[in-house]
Amino acid sequence: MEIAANTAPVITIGSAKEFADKEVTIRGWLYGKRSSGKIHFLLVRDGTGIIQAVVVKAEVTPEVFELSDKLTQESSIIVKGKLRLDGRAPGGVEMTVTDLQLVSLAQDYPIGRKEHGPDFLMNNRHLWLRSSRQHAIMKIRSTVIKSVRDFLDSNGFILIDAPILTPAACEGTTTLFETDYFGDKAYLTQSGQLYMEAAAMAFGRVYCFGPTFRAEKSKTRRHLTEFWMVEPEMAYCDLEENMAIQERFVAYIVRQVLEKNADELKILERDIELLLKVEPPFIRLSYDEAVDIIKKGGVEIEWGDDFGSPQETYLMEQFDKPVFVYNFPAAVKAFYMKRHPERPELAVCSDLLAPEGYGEIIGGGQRSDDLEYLLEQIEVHKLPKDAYEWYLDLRRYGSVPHGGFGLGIERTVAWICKLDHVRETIPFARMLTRIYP
RNA sequence: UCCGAGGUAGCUCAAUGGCAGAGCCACCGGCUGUUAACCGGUAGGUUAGAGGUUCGAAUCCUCUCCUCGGAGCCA
Repeated sequence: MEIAANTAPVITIGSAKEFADKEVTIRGWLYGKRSSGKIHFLLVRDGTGIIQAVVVKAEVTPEVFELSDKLTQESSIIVKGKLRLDGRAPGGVEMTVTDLQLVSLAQDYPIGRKEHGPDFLMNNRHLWLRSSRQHAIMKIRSTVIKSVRDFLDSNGFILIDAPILTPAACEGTTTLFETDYFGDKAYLTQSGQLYMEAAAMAFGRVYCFGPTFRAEKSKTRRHLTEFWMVEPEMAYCDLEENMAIQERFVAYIVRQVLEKNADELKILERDIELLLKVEPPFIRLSYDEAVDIIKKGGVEIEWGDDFGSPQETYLMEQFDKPVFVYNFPAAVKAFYMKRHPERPELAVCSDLLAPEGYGEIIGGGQRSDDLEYLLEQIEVHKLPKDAYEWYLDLRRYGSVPHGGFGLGIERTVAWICKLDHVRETIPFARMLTRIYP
């Protein structure tokens, strides 16, 4: 590199304030440019932030000034200059350029600094990720994932990865992506839960974290065909304890984002008032109570129905913090759910609904620990018993009450960031009509 | 799969049966403090595709394709 680092240390823009009044080198890309004739204002980004670098004609060589005039958006550059604290600069610090080196001149950059439609931006997702709004979202996603791991790791959970290629449906309800497995059929996982039950019997408290695949033809702002889910599972655990862990878990995640990503929430113009209310205890409603509330609100529902979108939306409008709805009718839940001992028409389970219209972010509950009941359910649901023998073994060899839950990362991030679509919460979204880039 | 909205310049949009336009981007010129800078100029079009109605179609009709939103299903 022509600009020698030893004459001015290479720094990141994120740490620029610490180098006020010092000459430094910044390696990055041109985010934007303005000119006023004999002064050029270069907005330089390096992944850690954006800084304005000022090129004054009278203070640099003619070559440097001409080069700065010709720079195109997203050209990669190395700038050297003196940092100054300046109230006029958005980040509070600004650079007066002394030297400038072009690394690569960008061709016409497709993403301008004006409005674009979602289709265009998603087609250019690989470039869209460079924008500051997407940076904010990805940083928050990163915090959410770290918080998930930190919380579980420090609460006695062991990370046990579940397989992604699976021989059969976990739940038998949703559509799976099929793939060829040396002449046999295999499917991309739609949940690691059954494997986590095996792991919980081995380790007590476990979780898996990874991508999940659903081949459903859902076309809504809440659906992806590939999304990330964390699935904790706990041996010797009842629904009360399960929900208690969930609310501490979600509260911890939100608190971490509020602490670590204040700048990012500001970029997203997120009103944090409602996030500050995400502290235990959350609201707890039985399915019976929830149906009463929905009925009183004049929204159509019959006892026994699963919640559709209008029902869920109405229910959440009544509260400004997350809500557990527990003990749903067993008929609308998966075959492995434990039945309520006094009311066998109910499953011992819960969903956690996020406020502000974001809906279900967690689904969970007690798994049946009774061998006879599971054999019966496998028959009723017409599932291939052979494929579940290993799962049934868990009830043959030291069965215990156990439960767990699954939290969807993208829906959680969408809620915390208050985005109107989950497609912005994952770097490269896979959706019904999109697998590029 | 069903319901609704839409497809016009690279991007965001206007033109509703009568000359296809604007802003941004690009390019050229001007400007020593700009904040999505501003000012002047240049370039840019098979109006998604096919067919039809009409003197005349971006505009009306039919079909196809694509996108967006919603439903169902779910995290």
